[in-house]
Amino acid sequence: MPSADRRLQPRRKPRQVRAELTRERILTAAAHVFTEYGYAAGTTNRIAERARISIGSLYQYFPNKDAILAQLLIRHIDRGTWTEADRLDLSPGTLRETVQALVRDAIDSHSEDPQLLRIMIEEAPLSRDLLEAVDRHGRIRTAQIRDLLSRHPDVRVGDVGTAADLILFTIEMNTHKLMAAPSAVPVETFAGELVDMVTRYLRGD
Amino acid sequence: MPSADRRLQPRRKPRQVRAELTRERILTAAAHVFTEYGYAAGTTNRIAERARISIGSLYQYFPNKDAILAQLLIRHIDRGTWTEADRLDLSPGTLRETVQALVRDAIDSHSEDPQLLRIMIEEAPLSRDLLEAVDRHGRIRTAQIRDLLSRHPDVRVGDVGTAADLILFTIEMNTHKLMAAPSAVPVETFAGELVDMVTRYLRGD
DNA sequence: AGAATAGCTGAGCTATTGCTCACAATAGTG
DNA sequence: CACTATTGTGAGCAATAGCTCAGCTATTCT
Repeated sequence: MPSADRRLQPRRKPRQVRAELTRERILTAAAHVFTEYGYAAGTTNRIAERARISIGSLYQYFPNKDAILAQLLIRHIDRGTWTEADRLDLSPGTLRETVQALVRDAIDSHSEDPQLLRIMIEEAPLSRDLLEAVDRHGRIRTAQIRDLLSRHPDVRVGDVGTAADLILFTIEMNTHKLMAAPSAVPVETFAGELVDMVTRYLRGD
Repeated sequence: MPSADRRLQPRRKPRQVRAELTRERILTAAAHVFTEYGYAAGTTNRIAERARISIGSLYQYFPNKDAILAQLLIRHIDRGTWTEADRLDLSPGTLRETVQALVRDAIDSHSEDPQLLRIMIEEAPLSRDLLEAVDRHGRIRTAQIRDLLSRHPDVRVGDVGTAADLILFTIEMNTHKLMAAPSAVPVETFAGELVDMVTRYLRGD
């Protein structure tokens, strides 16, 4: 990474345990505050207040507000919440089962803190670097799914790349909606229909 | 409408032509500024500057910043850009043709100013009233599609309501993505796959 | 223990933004 | 032209936000 954005790097590295703890408190508080107030109204002072540390301490570990949210997003990605689909490669199974696993992963990824995820995705002023990281992650996932699709005997679809894009995005967005604002329809029902749609599409009639 | 939000109503009604013109300039400028800078960074002063009117004039026709974006959204809805699907009821045709029409409408609705639409949808701090208006509009559309689906002989799907929700949202979001950030895949190809997916789903195998 | 290092504090600086208001300019009216 | 109603102006106010820094406390080192 030659072009790591300086404005997202911490200005001081924690060397003592209590420092690491403070850093942790900041991130936890930020997650809560952003969830409750949104990004714009989630001020750094509010975060510090909630973390029960001074505003000065906050700025010793994060150079600016954006960096806090960036860190939260990075964590979310790194934690593999978006990457757990790797195991799909190992267990082919029915086409339907595969799609079900995809949807389940998406749901899992969103059940942790749907509100925060929404804010990170929709409200965050993502930096070049961060956008690229998210994008890179997306490309990797797409590539994985593309491979999976091209290997599966039941998949009959024009272009596997386009199909991978289409179904990943469709699953992601529908899940997102499902988790962010619980509708009248039960989750299982909606998820089932989603699986149906994607499966039928991939099977090509 | 008994509970029209006062904070979104103009404080002065234009009575002369030049006033109406000024109002128009403000809205046009706002659309440009919001598109270019986003909602938060699209300041009222910037809007006034771009409209070549003073900031004071701006606040004679719009009580606050939110009201400007609200007006833009209302216009977008009223213009029927989201409602042109009505004609679908009149021309049943093939299931595939119907879905194609739906996708086409969605694309049309987004081609005008995808960036601005994104901002209105994602960044705008929508008021209660406005949210309700958008929601009401959504429900009407869903109801229309539900009727359409239940009348169509080729549709074989568990619950028509869930299906209507699912396909409307899927079409909307995919189109949104398609228009907001042009991908490597040509629009027609992607749209075609989207139509395929929805059609196969509705046909139930 | 004393020095050095790391960590923490919070009043307040700087910058920005939404918005007001006293006044000026223009258009309509008789 | 004189008078009123409508429209336009822009310096600047009030509020708020991100962020700094001089000094304090806690921990580690020797």
